[in-house]
Amino acid sequence: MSNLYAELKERGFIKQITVPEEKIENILNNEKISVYVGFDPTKESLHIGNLLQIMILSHLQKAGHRPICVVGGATALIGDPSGKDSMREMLTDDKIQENLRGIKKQLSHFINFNDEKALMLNNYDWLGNENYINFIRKIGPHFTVNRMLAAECFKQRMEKGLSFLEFNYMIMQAYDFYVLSRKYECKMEIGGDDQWSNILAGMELIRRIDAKEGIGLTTPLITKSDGKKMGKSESGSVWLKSEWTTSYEYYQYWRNSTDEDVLKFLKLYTFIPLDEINKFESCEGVELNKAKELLAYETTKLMHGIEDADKARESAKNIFLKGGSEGAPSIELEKDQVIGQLVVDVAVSAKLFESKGEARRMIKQGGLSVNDKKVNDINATISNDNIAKNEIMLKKGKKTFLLVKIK
RNA sequence: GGGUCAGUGUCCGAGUGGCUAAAGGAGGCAGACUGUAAAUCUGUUAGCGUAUGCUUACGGUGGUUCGAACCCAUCCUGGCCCA
Repeated sequence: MSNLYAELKERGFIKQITVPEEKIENILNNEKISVYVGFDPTKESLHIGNLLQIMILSHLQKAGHRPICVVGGATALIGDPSGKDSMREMLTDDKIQENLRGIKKQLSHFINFNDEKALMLNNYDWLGNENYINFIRKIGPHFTVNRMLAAECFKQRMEKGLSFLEFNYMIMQAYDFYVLSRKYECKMEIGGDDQWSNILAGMELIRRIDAKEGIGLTTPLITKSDGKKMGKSESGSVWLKSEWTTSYEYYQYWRNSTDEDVLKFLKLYTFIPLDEINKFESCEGVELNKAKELLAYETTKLMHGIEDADKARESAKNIFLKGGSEGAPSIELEKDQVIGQLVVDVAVSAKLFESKGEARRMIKQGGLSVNDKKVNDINATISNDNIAKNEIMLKKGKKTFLLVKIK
């Protein structure tokens, strides 16, 4: 077997580990273990921020290890306070169940759940019916509040206030690891670096109760070179769910990565061999656009499949290079919603803007075009002359295109 | 439970009876420059409207006042101190 650990490390997946490198290297390269990652079912879709964990699991699975995806149905009822500065909304049970299904579907794009090659579990199954007294008697003695409070992840909240409810999150997550260790021989927990304290807590519990050693590994918290969090775009989060973020948008998100990020992202978010990625090392400036296209294409392919990736790439070429309309995001409007109407109104009904004020502002600043002609007048209307083939191309700024099809 | 301080626009944060749709910063968006990049500079950033106009908005609700984000009452949420 090749050196999996070295590969993961070189790709940039590893931030901290709880055991010496040689040891984890040895285990990953020579044993087959079960590895767990927790996902929050707060929404019915995961987003790009979760992708890193998904990718590392996928790498591990390919190397013969068994991923255990735990969706925190129970812990979501509490809310992880790590790194947050306020308590979050609590969810209803039904909503969480619904989210679980969506999440599994998305994970299946990257992880093979057939024949128990990977497991999908809901921690509600073991935490949901746990009796408080039993739980606290079993787990409580193994934690001291002093130590917990010293944990980095609570620091911020020590200033702003941390409810007892949230304080329990760490214990519950630790318990998860413990349960998985017992029931499924799960040996390792992976999480973002903000999960470090929680992972340590789990290991400690396993050691104290079962005298076994768990392993913890954290992935770096990926920020874009501009310091922004991953997965945020102008229109909000970039979701894995295609209804929320279309494959075209998904492609564009990656395509618009900055120069500094491309190689890093190629390593983390695609399976392209390292030596191939490294060929781009010498690229500068415009040349990097090739790498960006590759990144966009590969990531889209992984998530949405080859067909959608092809389409997204074609659309992008067509729109950005040829100024065509084929494949652009589109919306249908009734004829009388368009013809003779103010450009402002049409743009709003097409949902290109949220308000007329915004649309007007954009026109005033010269940021809106109809069929590639800049609109200069706030009072401009759409006439028959504007319409070719029953469609109009609206362009906001340089990168947002919307094709209005007339019914 | 007692004392005390606080809750402002996407976020942080000023304002403490009319000049406040609310300083400043961050973030967002756009324009110029470019490579669907970054940096920089400029503009813009509640809704409706051609409008110096109207509506909604400073935790909730009531009140005082010609007039309240700002004063009073009460409730909710949170910090700190005391128990």
